[in-house]
Amino acid sequence: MSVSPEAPSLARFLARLMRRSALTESEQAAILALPATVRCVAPNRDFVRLGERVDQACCVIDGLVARFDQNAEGDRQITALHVPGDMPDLYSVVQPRATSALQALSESTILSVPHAALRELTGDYPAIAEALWRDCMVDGMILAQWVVNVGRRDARTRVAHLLCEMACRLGVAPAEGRLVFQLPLTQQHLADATALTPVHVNRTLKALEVHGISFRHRTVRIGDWRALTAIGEFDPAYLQSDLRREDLIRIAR
Amino acid sequence: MSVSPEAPSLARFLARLMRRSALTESEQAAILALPATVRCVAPNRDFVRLGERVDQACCVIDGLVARFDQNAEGDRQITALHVPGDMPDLYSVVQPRATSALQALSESTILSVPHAALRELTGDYPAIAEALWRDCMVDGMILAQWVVNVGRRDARTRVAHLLCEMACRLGVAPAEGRLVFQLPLTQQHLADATALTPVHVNRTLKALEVHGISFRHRTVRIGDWRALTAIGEFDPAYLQSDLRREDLIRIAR
DNA sequence: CGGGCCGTTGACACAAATCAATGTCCGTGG
DNA sequence: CCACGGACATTGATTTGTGTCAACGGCCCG
Repeated sequence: MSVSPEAPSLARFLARLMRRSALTESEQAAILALPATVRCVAPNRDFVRLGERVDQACCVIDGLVARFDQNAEGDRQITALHVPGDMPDLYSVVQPRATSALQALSESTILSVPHAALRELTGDYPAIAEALWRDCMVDGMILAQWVVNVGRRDARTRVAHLLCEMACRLGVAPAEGRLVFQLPLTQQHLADATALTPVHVNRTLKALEVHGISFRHRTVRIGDWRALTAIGEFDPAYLQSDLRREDLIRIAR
Repeated sequence: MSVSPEAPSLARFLARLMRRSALTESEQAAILALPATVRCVAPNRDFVRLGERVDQACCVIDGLVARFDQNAEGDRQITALHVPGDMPDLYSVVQPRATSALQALSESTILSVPHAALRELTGDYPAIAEALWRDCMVDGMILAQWVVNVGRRDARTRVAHLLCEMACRLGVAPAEGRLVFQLPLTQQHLADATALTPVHVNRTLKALEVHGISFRHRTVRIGDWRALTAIGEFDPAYLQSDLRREDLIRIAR
């Protein structure tokens, strides 16, 4: 029931792009001018279904969106979480057949942008094509870390790492000290994301409380950010959120 | 010590692109004309190191290349395996800072292509930029399945799934029946890829032998392909290897 | 007031990790 | 030609982290 502070627009998506790509004024304007329709999506219902052919990409304005996969027994696995400003299925512009389902975890607002408009842009502006491609690759790097998290870390480290990642991606991570922020997901969702059972997530959260970390009523409270990053073995480099000047490249032409 | 049947060239990479993207004659020619230098890489030594800034992308010609990540304790996790025709670090064209190390698993031949040349191409030919972007997204879909594999499947299913995936990506998977193929990796590598211990991989392979599946001396022998896909819960859809005509898109211009 | 979702807790089961030893193959150098 | 070392594979005994099952509690909302 949170109120979006700004009118729904692609401004936050553009801001996300600009952190990693150098775009000219006219390129920025072209992105902001993209046609888009606002939509509210209810939690826990696929708004993009597996195998479906989509003809528009969505941008999260408010709330939290997850990409769901599952094994043959139907055990769910979240393969990506998307915060406001992300485009969870940007990849569909070049690969319109959905290979994962998309679901909001809390009541969310999304903006739908037709592929046709995006494709027109990428044809006209190579630098925009590159920026979108790069944006997809950042999601890819996050996904690779997700494999490490699920494959090579124990429950406590795994949950701590996820909390760190979400704090950073939501832009609320401090340099050190205290932190309180909203994370609109349930312990069940946390289990789906970390490949644990809800029961064990519960016990793990209990174990983290000793270290001044709590998660209740969708609110994360961290007494000491440094302590959390230590427990979670967290190094934000893979998020590519502060690229050095020399890494800010753009293609010729 | 395998002998590459063809002279090192980007032909196999182009073939891979063409399975999923429609490229004109001139676009195809432009890709084949890319400058490239051949290199032999020794197994088990990083040829791209973590955090390094790279200025060329590589293409696997012969052998097997893996992307390695690790947790804080140094436990290794393979986040991607790359077969001949793949470009393991194509993403570096838009994101030149390596976030994972690259290593050959057996003596391998790779082709290095300067970013500058690739970027010139993507600037000149939007359809090539799109094809490369799409290619990266296929790797992304494989990676998402990797999360499901590691997170939500037991050891036997996990190993079987990986064998299925590799058979398909190597292009040797039959519709049914017997299959024998080379897979130049060790049980240790298999463990790094499936997030198991080498000891448990060994026991798991033993358990699979009952089902007519063996892996010895880098040779996989499968008595009944259907049986393996059943054990591995394998559905090749995510590999995007046979896109329907209507999904073969290319951007305007 | 009742039902459902979410969170919590305990007892127990089990898959996989760990530890440790041994075996096999192969290339190398004496 | 044989001894040696190293990489890889195999096996058994034991431990442990996480899953499973089941019950209960709190809270919101209709």
